[in-house]
Amino acid sequence: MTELDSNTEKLIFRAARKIFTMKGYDGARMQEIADEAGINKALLHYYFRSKDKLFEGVFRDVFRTFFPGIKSILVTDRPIDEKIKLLVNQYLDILSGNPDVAGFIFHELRMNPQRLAGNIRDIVIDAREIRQMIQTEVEKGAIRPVRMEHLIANLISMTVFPFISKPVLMSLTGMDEPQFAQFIEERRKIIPEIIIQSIKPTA
Amino acid sequence: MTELDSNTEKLIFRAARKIFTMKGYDGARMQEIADEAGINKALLHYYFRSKDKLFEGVFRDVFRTFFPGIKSILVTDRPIDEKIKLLVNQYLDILSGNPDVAGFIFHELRMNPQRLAGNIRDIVIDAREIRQMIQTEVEKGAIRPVRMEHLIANLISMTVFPFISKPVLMSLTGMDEPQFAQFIEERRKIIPEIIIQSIKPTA
DNA sequence: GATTAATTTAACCAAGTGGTCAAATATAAG
DNA sequence: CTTATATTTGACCACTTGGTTAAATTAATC
Repeated sequence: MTELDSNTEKLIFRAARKIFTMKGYDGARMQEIADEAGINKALLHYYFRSKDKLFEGVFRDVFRTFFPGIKSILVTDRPIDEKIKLLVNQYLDILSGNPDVAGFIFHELRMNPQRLAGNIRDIVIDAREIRQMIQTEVEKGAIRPVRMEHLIANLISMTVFPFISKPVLMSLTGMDEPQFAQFIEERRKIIPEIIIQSIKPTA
Repeated sequence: MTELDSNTEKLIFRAARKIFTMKGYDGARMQEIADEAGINKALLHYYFRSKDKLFEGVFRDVFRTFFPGIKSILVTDRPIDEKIKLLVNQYLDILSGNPDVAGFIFHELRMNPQRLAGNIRDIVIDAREIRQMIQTEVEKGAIRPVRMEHLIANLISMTVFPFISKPVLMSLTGMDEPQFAQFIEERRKIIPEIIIQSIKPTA
């Protein structure tokens, strides 16, 4: 009753996810979702009681898509360089396949920051764990002392933001769609290089 | 008739800017803008004909706020390190004073990418100019050969994205509001360091 | 001060919105 | 096959939305 459910329900949900991520909560219309799913509008309310309920489910789903198993990567005992590469590549994979989710997530979170509270539990990596990991690496002499906040901010920024600013970036640089894809591929190398360089022990 | 205009017009415009940047086009209500301005709803339509027209004006205004005199910085003959520092600091100033504009701009641009065409003229830095500048610096041996796209992406990402992801970042790291402000202040040093390091000639 | 024009308002409207409901159809159980 | 149950639909509703209009008020002009 919660996992697979009826075919129709999945159909509706997928349509809702598409419309909501494209247009946002305020811009999405129940009628449009129904049309996209090829069913009657009343059926939306039969399966999901209200626009809010439907959106809540979609947001949860997209949120999980966007924050993948970060913990499982960070928690391994691979060298930190490798962790960074894995993280960047995993994010670029997700975002390449779902170019709208980043803009969607951050917009809806800005409209409604308290939504974070209900969803953060699922994926949150305890900040203390990361601080601990950095501390250990510093003591090993593997990296220089850095504030976790900046390390995270830099890594996520360089990885995610190009998707959010895609139209501006393309227009500004004159890239077309395939060139943008190529550009993202290049970033798989570039971002880890820069991040790793930025935390290398001072020579 | 276009610059100063009546007091009421400015009052309305400021209210509209506030509501639109907070809630986005779809989430904003003409009634709410009228309330914010302390005037009748019909008066909105007296000064600005429609929601679209009003929004267009606001968007233009915010857009100019967001893309400041990039060109005037890049075009000087100061050393590139200094240009980068100036650019980062200018952006952080703007964003600290207008924390909502980044999220607003990129959301509306994603909803309506063709809006870019009408506004880019005002501020666009010709990509060729930047490429030329990089080329010159490379020939001087001041920097290593880098793709302009990545340099721009990295710089803008690290500067702007923290504001867009502010709620997530705060929740994830446990920062409060003053700590976030402090965090941004630190980035004035950190971002230029990383960017400059990333373009330094290979030793 | 009278008259004309600009500004502001209350009341109103048509279209669109999320949501409901009773009837119709398909599916499952006996 | 019949009955009960789950699914799907068309018609409908109350409310909100952007927008209009005619009247009222204020400001400008003579």
